[in-house]
Amino acid sequence: MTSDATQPTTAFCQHDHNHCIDSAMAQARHLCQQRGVRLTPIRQRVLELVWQSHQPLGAYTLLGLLAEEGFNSAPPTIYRALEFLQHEGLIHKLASINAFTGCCNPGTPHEGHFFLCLSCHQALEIDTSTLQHSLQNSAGKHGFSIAQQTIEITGCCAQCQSKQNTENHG
Amino acid sequence: MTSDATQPTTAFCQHDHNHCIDSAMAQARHLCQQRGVRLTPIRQRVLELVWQSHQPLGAYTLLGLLAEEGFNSAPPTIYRALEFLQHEGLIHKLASINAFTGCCNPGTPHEGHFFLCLSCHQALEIDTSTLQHSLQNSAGKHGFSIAQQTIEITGCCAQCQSKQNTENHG
DNA sequence: TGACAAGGGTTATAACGTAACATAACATCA
DNA sequence: TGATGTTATGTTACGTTATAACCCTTGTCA
Ligand SMILES: [Zn+2]
Ligand SMILES: [Zn+2]
Ligand SMILES: [Zn+2]
Ligand SMILES: [Zn+2]
Repeated sequence: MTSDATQPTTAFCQHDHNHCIDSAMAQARHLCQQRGVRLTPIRQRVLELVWQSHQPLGAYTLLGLLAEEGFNSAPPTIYRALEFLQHEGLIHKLASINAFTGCCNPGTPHEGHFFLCLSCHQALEIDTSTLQHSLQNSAGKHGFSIAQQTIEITGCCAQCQSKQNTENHG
Repeated sequence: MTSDATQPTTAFCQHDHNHCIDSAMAQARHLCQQRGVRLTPIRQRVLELVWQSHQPLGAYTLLGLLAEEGFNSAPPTIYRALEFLQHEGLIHKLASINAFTGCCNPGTPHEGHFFLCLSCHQALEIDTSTLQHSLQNSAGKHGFSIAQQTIEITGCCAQCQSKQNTENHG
């Protein structure tokens, strides 16, 4: 048997992405039911589309995908769905690239902080708990009260680096 | 005499902002001359307009101000100037609010990291050197090679907090 | 003085996002 | 059931942010 349990389920790693999708959709259904909010067909489909890979997608890209499937394709449709999903903590917006990506841990409310690979365009949601201390420290020095954090680090992921090395030296 | 030397010259503090402007323009002229690039009238005026306060301004706001002064007012005018100023490290773009602000230390190339006050809309460029260790640590764990960092922390500055307290309790 | 590059003018369009109002679907209760 | 209020969606129009493409002027220099 394959040891699925040991596979990472994140960006920048080979993994069973269907597991990401299934897990995300199951959590979404569960959370929405628990909160008494409606994961309508449009909202559910948008969430699935966002989760189609770990590459964040723009609102109009998503809108185009919706349109292909016969859904309404006016801008408010997608922005309303995205607003709902963001509000429920099921997706994050990446301000630096105007795109949206699924949240890996929607159960606990939090802001998304990311590594973004410029080569494969995937986003990895990272844990910034060790940053938070120095950030709060800096805020304290200035008497600044933190509300929201946009932390988006671009660069090149390990996979893409090794690919590039292979190309150059092989 | 007043002790100007002890005054902070940053956002979120009362200070002689003319000093900010004069210093920024002097540095800009110096750096451009040193590098053999041209701080043309449009570019210079855009930089002055960006520096008119510590509140970041949008491209079209700046374009409107240019237009009022008889400059050309088509979008490429402002985007070209902003691109030049960014490239020379004289301004930073704030991705989370699509706005531009002057760089406080253009001599040493760096990325801008900011506290943004939601109340007075000023931006304070902060030192994130203490963050960098944990960020590089996190990147190292994932084999991620960092290229560029978008770090924009919104909240409420000390001045605005004390104003709000005065309003509520006074 | 002709090649060339940099800067800027002009027009058009792409990309991203929202306001405002009408209608449909759903829930609730007399 | 039917009235009523709420939530979700449809629809049109517009606002905001950013870039592509083309051309002309100006300065530089062999
Ligand atoms: Zn996955
Ligand atoms: Zn990659
Ligand atoms: Zn100042
Ligand atoms: Zn403030």
